[in-house]
Amino acid sequence: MSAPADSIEIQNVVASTGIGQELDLEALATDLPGADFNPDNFPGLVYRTQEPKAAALIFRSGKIVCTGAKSIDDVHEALDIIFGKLRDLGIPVEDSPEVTVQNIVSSADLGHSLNLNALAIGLGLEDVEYEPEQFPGLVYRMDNPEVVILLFGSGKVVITGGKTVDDASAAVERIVDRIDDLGLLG
Amino acid sequence: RLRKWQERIRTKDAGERNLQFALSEIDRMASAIGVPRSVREVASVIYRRALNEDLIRGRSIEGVSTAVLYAACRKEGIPRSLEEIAEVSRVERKEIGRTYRYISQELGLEMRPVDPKKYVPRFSSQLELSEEVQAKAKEIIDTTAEQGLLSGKSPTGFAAAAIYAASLLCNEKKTQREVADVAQVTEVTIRNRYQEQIEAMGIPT
DNA sequence: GCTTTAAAAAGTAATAT
DNA sequence: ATATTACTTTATAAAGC
Repeated sequence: MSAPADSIEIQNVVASTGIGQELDLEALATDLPGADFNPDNFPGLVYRTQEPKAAALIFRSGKIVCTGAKSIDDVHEALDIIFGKLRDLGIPVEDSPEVTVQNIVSSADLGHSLNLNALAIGLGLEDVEYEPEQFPGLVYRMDNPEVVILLFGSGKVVITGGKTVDDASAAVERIVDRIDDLGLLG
Repeated sequence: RLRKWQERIRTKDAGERNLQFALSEIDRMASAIGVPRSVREVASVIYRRALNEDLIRGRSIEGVSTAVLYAACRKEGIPRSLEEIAEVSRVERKEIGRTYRYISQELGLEMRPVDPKKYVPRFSSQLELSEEVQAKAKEIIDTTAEQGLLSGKSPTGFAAAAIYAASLLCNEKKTQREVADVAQVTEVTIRNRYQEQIEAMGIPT
């Protein structure tokens, strides 16, 4: 039996870290090939890694945000590449700065089509935002785990706001149970 | 003590001016889209609640007025699309939608999704279509919605496709362009929804 | 609030062929 | 008439306006 939880795929991991060191982003922008820095638009310098594919926002304070990675391991790999580049430029970076996962975006397939109109009523209008004129997904804010789930008519879902891989699994199991209890699992 | 009092008066005055301007804006837009007095009354009640709960801070009065009018139309069962509302507002569609969702969530308006059938009479009369076509369009909407075809789809596009299909079935054909214009959707959207609806109704093409 | 970055879902829209 | 591209929504950190 393929449980919906087994269909979960991590799509994006956002994490933050910092090298306890101030940076000269102007200098970094010229010394780091491929770096994008437009201080008029945004205070962070953008640097992309190819393998694993990810994008890092590097700030003057030395704090770094890594986005786009497909797993927590990829976050660490991408950041290690960046730490290496900085060391190559003579910037002191400690061996393994603390990395905090801030958000994990996952997708999954419940395996049944969904009647979103019925679901909006069933899940409770107060916890649901369903405005198909503006967006085709039903937005459901779950309390435990504290995540936001986007439900689509196809039965595909997106889970975001969680900080651990288990949050997504727990959320999928809970939403499937709730929909099933409502008798709305197509 | 005196300062607190003055501040209270200042806040009250600001609130009154805020409310007065908002109500006149709601009135102006309500007239422009031609909705009954009951909608303006519902809108003013929602606006006062938003003001009391301090939801206006950081948002334009115009934006909140428009969003509240949009909500009031829906609550009264005579919905206007965001596109139609945006036409008489100086706030853009995206901002109206955002503000509406915010106000709706914060005030717990518990709005039900818009029923596409609500658009049938107005769109049909603009197209000068008969009662027979309207009844057929509503039938198509009910039948296909029950089969789950409505999930995630825009109510205006769904209604437009049903009206187009019904006009064909009742020999009062309107072109996709004509229907698209009154519903303010594209011909592509009508085409896509129409195909699904016809198939679900079991009507051979 | 906004600015930027990434990714999925599915609908709609604008533009190209 | 169809194909492509782009935008809508969710969350999240970062520094500054």
